[in-house]
Amino acid sequence: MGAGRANVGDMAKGYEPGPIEDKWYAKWMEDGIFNADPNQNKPPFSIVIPPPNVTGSLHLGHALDNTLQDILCRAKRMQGFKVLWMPGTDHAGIATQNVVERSLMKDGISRHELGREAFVERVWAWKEEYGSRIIGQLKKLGASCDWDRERFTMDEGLSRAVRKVFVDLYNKDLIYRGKYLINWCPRCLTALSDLEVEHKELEGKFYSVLYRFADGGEGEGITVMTTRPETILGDTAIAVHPRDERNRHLVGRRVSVPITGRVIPVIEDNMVDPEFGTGAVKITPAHDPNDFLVGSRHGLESIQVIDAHGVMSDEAGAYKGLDRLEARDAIADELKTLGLLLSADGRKHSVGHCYRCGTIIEPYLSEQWFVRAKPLAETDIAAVKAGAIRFVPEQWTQTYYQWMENIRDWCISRQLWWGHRIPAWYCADCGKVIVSLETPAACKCGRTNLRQDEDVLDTWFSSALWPFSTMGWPDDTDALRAFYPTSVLVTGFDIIFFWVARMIMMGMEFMEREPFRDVYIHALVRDEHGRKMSKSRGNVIDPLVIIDKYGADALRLTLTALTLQGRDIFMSENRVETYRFFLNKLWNASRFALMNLEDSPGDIAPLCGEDEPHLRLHDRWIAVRVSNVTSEMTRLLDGYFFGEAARLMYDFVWNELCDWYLEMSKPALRGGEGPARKNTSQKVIYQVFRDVLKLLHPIIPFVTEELWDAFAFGGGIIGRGEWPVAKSYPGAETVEYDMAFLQNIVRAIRNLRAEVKLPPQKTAPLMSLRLKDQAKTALISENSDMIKMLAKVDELELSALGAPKPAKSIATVTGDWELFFPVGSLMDVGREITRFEDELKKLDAEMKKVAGKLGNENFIAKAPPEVVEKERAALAEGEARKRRIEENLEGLRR
RNA sequence: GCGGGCAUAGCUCAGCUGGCUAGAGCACAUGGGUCACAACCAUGGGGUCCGGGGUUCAAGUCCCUGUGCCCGCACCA
Repeated sequence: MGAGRANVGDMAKGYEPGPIEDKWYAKWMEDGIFNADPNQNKPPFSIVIPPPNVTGSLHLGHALDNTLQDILCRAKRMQGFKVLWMPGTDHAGIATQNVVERSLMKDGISRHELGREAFVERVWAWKEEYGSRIIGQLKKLGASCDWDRERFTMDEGLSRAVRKVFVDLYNKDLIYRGKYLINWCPRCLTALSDLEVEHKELEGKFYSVLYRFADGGEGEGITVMTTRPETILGDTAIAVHPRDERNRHLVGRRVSVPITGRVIPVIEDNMVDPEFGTGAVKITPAHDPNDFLVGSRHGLESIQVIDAHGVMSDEAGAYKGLDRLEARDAIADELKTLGLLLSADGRKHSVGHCYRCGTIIEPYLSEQWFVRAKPLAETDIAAVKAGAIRFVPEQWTQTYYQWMENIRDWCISRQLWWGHRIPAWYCADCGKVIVSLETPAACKCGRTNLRQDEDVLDTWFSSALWPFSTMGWPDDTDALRAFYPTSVLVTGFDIIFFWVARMIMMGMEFMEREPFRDVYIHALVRDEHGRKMSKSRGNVIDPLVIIDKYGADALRLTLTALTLQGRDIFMSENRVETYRFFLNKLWNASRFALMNLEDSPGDIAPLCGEDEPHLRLHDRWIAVRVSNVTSEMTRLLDGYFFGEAARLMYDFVWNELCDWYLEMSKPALRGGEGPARKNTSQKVIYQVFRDVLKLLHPIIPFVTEELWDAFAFGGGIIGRGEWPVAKSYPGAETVEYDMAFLQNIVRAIRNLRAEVKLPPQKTAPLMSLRLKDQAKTALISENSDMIKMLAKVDELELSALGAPKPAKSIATVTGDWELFFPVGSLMDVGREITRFEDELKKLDAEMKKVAGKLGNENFIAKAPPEVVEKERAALAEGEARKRRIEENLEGLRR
């Protein structure tokens, strides 16, 4: 490794990633190149990883997310930044608790049998054993995190940060506790925040139910509509809108609740939509969020008829013990027999489900802790408006504002055992609540009968602190000083609210600075048909399988190339193959280069210099191109244009470096142009590969490291190398223009060859090229050996435009040159005549367009002069071309 | 209801602040065992840029409108 030039023979089998990737990752770790040093005298660049769940296994979303972060970090390291990529994992409250519970269930043990302490111990044991699996998988992907700094949301330091934040917010009255109707998962037996509820459209029934008057007054009763008849048992009022002409007269009357017979009042409340249904609504404060508000406004009683398990409670009378959904049908049946069920029509409505286990959530009345979000959100909106934080792509800013502006209080308590326990204690004697950093010894009332709150905090509470808690906050650390605020956060849009918004919230509150300057939101990885990947669909592509089969570089390159701002990624194994071919191409091109480099040939500087006598057009050209690609690549990475960056390199390496430059270098490398040319050519190739490998390294680190080593470029690891510098070569534009001219001639010859179906290995005896421009004649004649080789021609005859053309020949004509291929009896002349006639027709149409444009006064007056000039030239050129085609036709007809 | 996105070749998509003959990859067709590479090379066919209006000298690009698809949030008695 690193000692000298590789044995080229070993490379002949093509690129095989497996052993190479493992070897280099180990070397990188050994050399500590990922380690961040806050005290280095360099500009900082930092990223915190979106901490994967400890229960997690690497999926394509992670692979994408971390590939992009890795690209940025590796590029920035080479660009001279001190880089911190902070890694770690999230304890993932519900998810982890569920996983461990399930594994206990296999042995027939429930967590309640174990008890809280023993259960939490089990979870820690599970975490120690399996929790680092995803870290190993990130390493396989090539992630260049500073692993020495790996953190866990429940490790000691982070737990301290969590406590401090909770206590401070409580003291500022930004955290409060209260009895509210919250989202409850009857399976997980915990409260959920609004975000943790997933709404799905379900087919339900819309029941019309008659509530008979119970006050002896006129009429039969009031009809109300409901999708949840089981909640009828908990009704404590009927409400109508105060200005509803249709129902106003009902206010103040009394009706009896079906089945229970409870007599309830008719009240008025603005919440009712008078247009909807009958305009009368049954009010169940204990089981519906809107009804809860109505209930508290009117001081209505709350009757809980459904318990925490989703089972009908004591209050449900005969229905006690029935599951809520079973009770729904049973109660509908009873209403029917009572003659109170007027109708039951099908109706689609959206129903909330637990985002973890999919159980239908239940609005449930209980005592919970909340973060008062509104006052915090104001600062956070201002931070984005002021430009301190920038979303990329920009459209996500809207999404962020919309949520922040309509934010509701965040329910942060969870009835789980795995997580950060809420630092609140209750005095059994005086009932006082004590919120404190340390476990209090006694209550203010002097007694010591204290009990800590049983609940833990929402997982997202601790992840909200991640950008500063991982760097040692609340202590004042070198890392915080050097690396906070972080440079960019890279994540998917699905956690903008869960995580991004809340990090901003906590960062602004506790660091008084934004946690990151840019938020790069990438797309979702879908299957090749654009469907979400899911286990149940069976369309999940496992990145680890892909890595095994094609290598991490192939996966990284594929994901990167498919990453376009604002577009989802449609992924298939087939696409990975395409990009794997590129790695092989790069491998073979390098192999070719190495075969032709004896020793380190040294540098030519500048590479495009005028004073280097042995540089030819294509040498200068590739130097110019490398330079332009360098500045383009730098710009694209800085702007998070990952897909464009990957494709820029792909196209450059394949279509320019391999297809043209290396081909054109062959005569020199084989010694046909003498020792000086050979040496010059070697030097150019050496330098070109050195820069190209560096530019590719952030995207495909493994193969470039291996090739770097094979070339023996020196300076150790490629990642330690400096990012190439774009140079401005004098005359660069001319070089590119000349090269394009030359390429066009070669392509034209190849086309003519194909036209007469000349087999590729056969050389064409003669091509006649007429050039308009003297300078071009010199250019072509200097490079005619090159052209002859690339296009397989024996003789290339040069003359000025207008020279007599050869008989029985086919031609390609442009304004600058005409190319003739005397074909004699090689081809079907009649067919060729038709081709020219077609071309003439096309040309006519085009010229009409241009002529029309030039005939337009407005165009002449208002368009920029260079555009008008261009059009004039095009017209002149077209006319010349037309004449030549006509002549050509004549020539063939003769 | 509020907000956002997308519509370009058979498929997946580029086309940036309007200005070259609208491009690429895959697929397809033809030819090729040429000494880096068949995981390759060369060449070719294929487009009413979703419909309709407008702005402009000029629209795939900007504006309006219609249609179709997708996503998020809220509501859903």
